[in-house]
Amino acid sequence: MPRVTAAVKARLSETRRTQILEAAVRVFARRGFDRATIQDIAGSAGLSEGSIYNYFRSKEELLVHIPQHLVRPALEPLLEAAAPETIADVERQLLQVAQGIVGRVKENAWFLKVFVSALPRLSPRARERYLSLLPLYAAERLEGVLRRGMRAGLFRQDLDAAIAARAFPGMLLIFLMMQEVLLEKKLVPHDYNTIAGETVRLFLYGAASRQHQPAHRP
Amino acid sequence: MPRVTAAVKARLSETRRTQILEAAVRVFARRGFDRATIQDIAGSAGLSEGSIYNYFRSKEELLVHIPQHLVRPALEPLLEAAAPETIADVERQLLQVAQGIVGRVKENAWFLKVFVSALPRLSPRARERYLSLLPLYAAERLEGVLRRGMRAGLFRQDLDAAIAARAFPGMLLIFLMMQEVLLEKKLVPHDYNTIAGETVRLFLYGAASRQHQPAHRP
Amino acid sequence: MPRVTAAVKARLSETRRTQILEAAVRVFARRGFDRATIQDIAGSAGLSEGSIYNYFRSKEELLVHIPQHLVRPALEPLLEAAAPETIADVERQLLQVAQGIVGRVKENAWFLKVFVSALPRLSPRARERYLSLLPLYAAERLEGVLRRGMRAGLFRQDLDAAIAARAFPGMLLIFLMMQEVLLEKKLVPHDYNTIAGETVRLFLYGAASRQHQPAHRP
Amino acid sequence: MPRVTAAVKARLSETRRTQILEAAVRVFARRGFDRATIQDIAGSAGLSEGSIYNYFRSKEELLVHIPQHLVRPALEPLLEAAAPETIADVERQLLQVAQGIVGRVKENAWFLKVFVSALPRLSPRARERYLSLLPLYAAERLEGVLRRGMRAGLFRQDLDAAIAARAFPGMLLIFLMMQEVLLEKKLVPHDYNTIAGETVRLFLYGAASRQHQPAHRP
DNA sequence: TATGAATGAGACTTCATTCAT
DNA sequence: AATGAATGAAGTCTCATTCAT
Repeated sequence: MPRVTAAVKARLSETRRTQILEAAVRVFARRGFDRATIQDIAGSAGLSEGSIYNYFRSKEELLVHIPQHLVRPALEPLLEAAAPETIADVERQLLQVAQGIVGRVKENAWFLKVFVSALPRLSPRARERYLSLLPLYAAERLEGVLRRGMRAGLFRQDLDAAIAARAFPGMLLIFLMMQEVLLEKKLVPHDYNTIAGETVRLFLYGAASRQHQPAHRP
Repeated sequence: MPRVTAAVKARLSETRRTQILEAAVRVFARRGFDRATIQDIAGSAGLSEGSIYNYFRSKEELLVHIPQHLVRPALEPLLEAAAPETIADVERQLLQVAQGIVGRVKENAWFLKVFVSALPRLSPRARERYLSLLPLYAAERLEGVLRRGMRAGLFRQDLDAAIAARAFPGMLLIFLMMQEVLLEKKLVPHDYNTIAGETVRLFLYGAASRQHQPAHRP
Repeated sequence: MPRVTAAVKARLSETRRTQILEAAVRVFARRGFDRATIQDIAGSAGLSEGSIYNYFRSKEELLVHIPQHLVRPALEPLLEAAAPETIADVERQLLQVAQGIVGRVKENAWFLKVFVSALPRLSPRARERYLSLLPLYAAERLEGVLRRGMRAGLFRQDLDAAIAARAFPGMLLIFLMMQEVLLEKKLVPHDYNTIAGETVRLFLYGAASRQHQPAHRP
Repeated sequence: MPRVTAAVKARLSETRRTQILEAAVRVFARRGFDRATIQDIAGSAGLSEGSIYNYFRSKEELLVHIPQHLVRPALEPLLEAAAPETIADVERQLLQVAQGIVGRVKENAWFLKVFVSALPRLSPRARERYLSLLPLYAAERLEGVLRRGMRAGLFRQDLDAAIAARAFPGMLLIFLMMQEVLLEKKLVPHDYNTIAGETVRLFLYGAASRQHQPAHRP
C-alpha cells in the first residue's frame, strides 16, 4: 500500500508546514521578523533548527508563506454574494464585508504586526505577492461591485469607484489597526458591530444631512 | 575662559547629537531599524562608528531619541478656527484637513517608515508615546467640528461623531501609507488633490445615489 | 532455497555498491569531494540518502572505494612489445604512447577530477595508492625502451633514460590536465593529434636547429 | 601628523593582509580549502574570526588573493634576460628558467596543493585570474623567446612555438608535482640541478642520437 | 532493505560595542 | 573627542548521519 503511505506522508508534511508557519507567526509577532530566530521558531514548533529547512528554504520564505496559509483561507468567503438589487442589499453586503474585515483583522492581529513591520524589507516581488493576499485587495472586488451598482443606478454616477473601493476598508482599518495592533486599547467606546454599521452607513449615505445633499455631478 | 569653552562645547555636542539622529532617521527609514548598521549611520552622519558612542549609549538609544527632534512640525493645527456655517464651509474645511493629512504623511514618510519598522521592538508605552507625538489626524478636533455641525443641522442627526471623525482620515491613510510608506507604488492613477476631493465628497455625501438616500434615523 | 536467495542477494548488493560508486564518481567529479552531498549521490544513483548507508559507512568510504571499480581499464599496456629498429619505429611507438596517454586522461578525466579535488583529504599513503592505480604514463616501460634504444645507438649516449622517460609524458600532461581536468579550456588551437606529433618530434629531435646541435657528451 | 599616521596605518593594514594570507595558505595546504575554517585561519594568524572580514570579504577572496601576494612576486625575475644570440645563450637562459620553476614550485609546494584542489571550484573569472599568475603562463613569454629564436635561426623552422613553450615546463612539472606535492617522495635519484640540466638539453637537442636527426621540415 | 524526515554540530558571516591610539 | 581595528556572540543555513516506519 505505497499509495496510502504517500498520501499519509503528504498530509503529514502539510501538517508540519502549517505547524511551522503557526509557530513562525507567533514568534514574528512577538519579536519582529529580524529578531525572531530560527531556533525560536523551531522550538515553538516543537522541532529542531535544521528541520525547518526541510519545509522552507529560508527565513524569508516563512514570512512569504504566512498569508497563504493563514489569511487567504479566511478571506475567500468575502464578497461571494449575489448581485445586489436594492440599496438595502448593498448595505447588507457591505456590512458583511465590514464584519469580515473586522473578524480577519482581530483574528490576525499578531500577523498584521508582523506584516506591517516586515513589509518594507521584502523584495518587490515578495511584497506584491504578500499584498495581493491581504484584505486591501478585496478592494478590487469591491470596485467591481461599485461599478455594477453605478450602472444599476444604486450609486452616484459621479462616484470614483477606484477611490471609493479603497477608502471604504480604510475607514475601518484605522480603528482596527489602532485598537488591535498599534495601541491595543480602545479608541471609541463602541463595539465593532456598531462601528461596522456606522461605517457602512457613512460610506453609503455620507455625513451631510438630508437637506444638504447636493445634486450629484453628472 | 573655561566657561565660554564649556558653552561652546555643549552647543557643539548638541549639534553632533542632532546630526547623528538625523542620520539615524535617514538610515532607519531606508533600511529598517534592525537592518540599519551603526556603520551606515556613522557614514551618513560623517563620523566614524566609535564616535556615535560618545553621544548615545546604544543603537536603541538612537531610536528612543528620534521623535523629540523630528516630530515637532506636525503639531500645527489642521483645522482653521472659524465655525462652519454652510455645508460648503464644511467641505472646504475638510478638504483642508485632507490636504493637511496628505502633507503631514508625505513630510513624515521617513519617520513613519522608522516607526513601522521598529514596531515590534517598541513597548506598548513607547508605541503610544510615538503615536501621540504624531497627530497624524486631528481626530478630536474633527469630532468637535462634527458635533457642532450636527447641532447646526449641517450633519445627519444620527451620525456618530466619534466614529466618523476617526473613519474620515482612514479613508485617506490607506492611500498614503501604501503609496508613501509601505509600497511606494501608486494604488490608483489619481493625484492626491483628486483623491482628497473625492474622499471629502464621499465622506459628506456617501456613495448611494440621490434616490436611494434613506430617511435618516432619529 | 535460502542459498539461492543469499547468492542473489549478494549479487544484488554488489550491483548496488557499484551503482552507488559510479554515482559518487560522477558527483565528486562535478562538484569536488567536499561540495558533493550524499543527497546528490543518492539522487544520481537512483536511491535515497539513507540507503547509501546500507552499503557504505560514510562519505569517506565512498572515496576510498572508488579506484577499485574504475581504474582497471587504464592498466592495459601502452607500448607494443616489439623492439624498435629504426628511429622511425621509435617515432611510431612514441606516437602510440602519446595517443595512449591522451586517451587515458580523457577517458579518466572524471576520476582525475575526483582525485584532484580530494587531494588535501588523502593521506600520503592513499595518494600513493591512487597514483599507482593510475598508470597515467608508462614511465618504467618507456625507460626500458629508451635504454634499449640507447644500446642500439638510436638515442644519444648521454641521455638520462630515467629523467627522459618521466619528462616525456609531462610534455603532454600539461595540455591534458589543463584542458580536460582543471580548466576545461583550450590552451593552444591544436587538436591532440597535432600536439602529440609535435611533442614526439620535440622529444626526439629537440628544439635546436640542425646547425646548432652540439656534439653529444660521452 | 595625520599623514604619517595614515601611512603607518596603511602599512600596518598591508602587514595584516599578508599575515592573514600566509595563515590562509598554511591552513588551506594542511586541510584543503573546504575543510579549512575561518577560525583555523584566524587562529593561525593570531586574530579572531571577525577580524578576517576587516581585510577580506569572504573565504573565497582569501583564496583568490593568495597568488598575488605569494606567487607573483617570485615569478617576476623569470625571463627578464637579454635576447639570446647563440644556442649556448639559450641553454643558459632556459636553465635559469628551469631552475626558477624548480625554486618556485619547491617554495610554494603547499600552495600548489591548495591551488590544484581549489581550482575546480573557482568561478571561471577567478580561475582565469588565478592561472594568469602561475608559472604555466611563463609559457607565453617562452613562446615569444622561441619565436624570436626561430627567426634568428637558432631553432628549427618547423617548431610549433606554442606547443613547445607549454611542453617545456611540463617536462619539469611532472617531477616537481610528483615529488613535492603529490607523493612527497623521490621518483629518480637525481637532484634538481641535474634534472633541470637534462631537461633543458632534452628540450633543445632531443633524445635522438646525432646520426638519427632528420632533416627538419621546412 | 528502502525511505526521507529529523537531528544538531558546525560553517560562514554580520555587527554592536570596546578600546588603544 | 575621534578613529576604526578588534572582538566574539549570535544568526542563518548546510549536511552527514540516524532511525522510525
